[in-house]
Amino acid sequence: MANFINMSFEKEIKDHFSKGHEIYLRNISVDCVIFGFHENELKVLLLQAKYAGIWALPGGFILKEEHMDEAAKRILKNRTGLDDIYMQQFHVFSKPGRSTKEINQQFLKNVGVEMKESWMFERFLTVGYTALVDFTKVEGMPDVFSAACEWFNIQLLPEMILDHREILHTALQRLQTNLNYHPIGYNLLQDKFTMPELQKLYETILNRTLDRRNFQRKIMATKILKKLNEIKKGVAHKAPNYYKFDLKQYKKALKVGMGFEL
Amino acid sequence: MANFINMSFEKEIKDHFSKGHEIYLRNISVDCVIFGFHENELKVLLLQAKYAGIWALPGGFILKEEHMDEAAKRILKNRTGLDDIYMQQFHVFSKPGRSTKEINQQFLKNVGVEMKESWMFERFLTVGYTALVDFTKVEGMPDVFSAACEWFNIQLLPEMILDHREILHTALQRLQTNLNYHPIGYNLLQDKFTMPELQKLYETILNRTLDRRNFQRKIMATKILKKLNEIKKGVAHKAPNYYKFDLKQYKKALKVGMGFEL
DNA sequence: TATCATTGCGTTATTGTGACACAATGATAA
DNA sequence: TTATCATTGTGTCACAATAACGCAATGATA
Repeated sequence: MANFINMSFEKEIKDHFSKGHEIYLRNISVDCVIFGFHENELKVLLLQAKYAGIWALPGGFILKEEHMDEAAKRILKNRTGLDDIYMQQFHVFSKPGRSTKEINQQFLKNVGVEMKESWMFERFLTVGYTALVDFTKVEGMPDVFSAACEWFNIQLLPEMILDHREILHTALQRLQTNLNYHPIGYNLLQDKFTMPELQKLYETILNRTLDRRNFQRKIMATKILKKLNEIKKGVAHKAPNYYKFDLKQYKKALKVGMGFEL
Repeated sequence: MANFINMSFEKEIKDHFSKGHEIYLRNISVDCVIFGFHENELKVLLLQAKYAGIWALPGGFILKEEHMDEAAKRILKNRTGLDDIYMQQFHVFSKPGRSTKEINQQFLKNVGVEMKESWMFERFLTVGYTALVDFTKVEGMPDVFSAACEWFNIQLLPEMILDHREILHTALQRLQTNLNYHPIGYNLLQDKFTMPELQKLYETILNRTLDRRNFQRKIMATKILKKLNEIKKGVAHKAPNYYKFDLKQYKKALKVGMGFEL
């Protein structure tokens, strides 16, 4: 059964469990809720645990001299290849029962490694981070513990490890609440987009319909959009205009808020 | 110099530094921003570090099988004697530079204890919690590292340890933001209070004046107040009415929001 | 008994929001 | 070529929410 690839994988796992505490902080991890938007559906990026088959949020640990935000960005980069994405911590999950001990021991057993003590068997708090990314630019890459890395429709989630379902739920709630006060879409949509596309994004996240005309009026009032001199082609009926974000105004609105409710 | 009291103190410190990691999670602490309101001033409870004289937020660590919220409540209880106070985590502070190593080593030196290695010398992330308490019910008690426990006017803060000034500032900002969406005052004010008192609380936190008449109308519209059949006595000019919170409506408003802006 | 700062309630002008009307558009079908 | 039609962009209007302000009532103090 053993070959070079498996040997290197085994060594990597062994090192992580026996020496990880030399480079990472103990008892604390980071989990990322990475949202994408595609074909009018809100998606989230999940990893499938090796052997177990169950799904999990992309996560990791904080290096001993690393800012936690940097750790979250490193995890995002490793799973998606994306750089320079705005990430935000939103909650610390700390239920005493959320230990990974049994799961990690079972994982080691499947790998074929024996270990009695490991920093990985201890209790972990985890800090939840959110990111909003361009679905089309993501090349999903599983980590060493995972067999697959895939997008899931937010309405059709698979069984998830530990409290990851709760973490995801909290992230979604936070996203919905923020939507009224802060702009969204810059990382989620393509560079240029139509008004109906932007509206659909809002409707999908809020899970309700919005009045088309009032939506346009309110969004335009914030000045975060620039209307381009370009019209979408090859569509039935009246062709919609293209828009793009005015990055300066967008970032300003991120800070001071939008000044209206949808 | 040594006496029974100092010996016991020395032993306590020694145990904490040499064996604390057996009962607490590593690399993670909790700091509490405890707000009070007295004589029209917003106050915060601080501890004065022994020997150094510099001030710090009341903080502590998380027991190995304790929910982080419980840890925060335990710290609050120990410093103030108060029970059953609603506390809220608001941010994790994780700058790599915010280590306490030198400070802790200096502290040990002052105590007269030699120690080369300790979990207390490692890097700590800290989770910020806020609490709003009744100033008059607090009996401030310093912890084992501290010489004093006192209230400070939020405008007249002393020099503070590490990034505690930043933590406090973030907590205050969060408090101000929340004020527009959630009720406040239940733990901050006495059981019964006048409308000007409540308004002054809001004005102090927001750091701006509010129209007296509009404030009353908006607050009453939320139904979180019950007007009592009682008038304040012994005051010059027209005597104000007493009010108290309708706890059921208050808690409802905490969840679903107030539905207006001040 | 008059004074006066303060309280409680009310009024008005302005702005913001939701609901809807209607013409313009341009691919598709007749 | 022309009519059709779902969709888009702009505008209107009634109503609700809000800010700004007026004024009488109150009750301790002078």
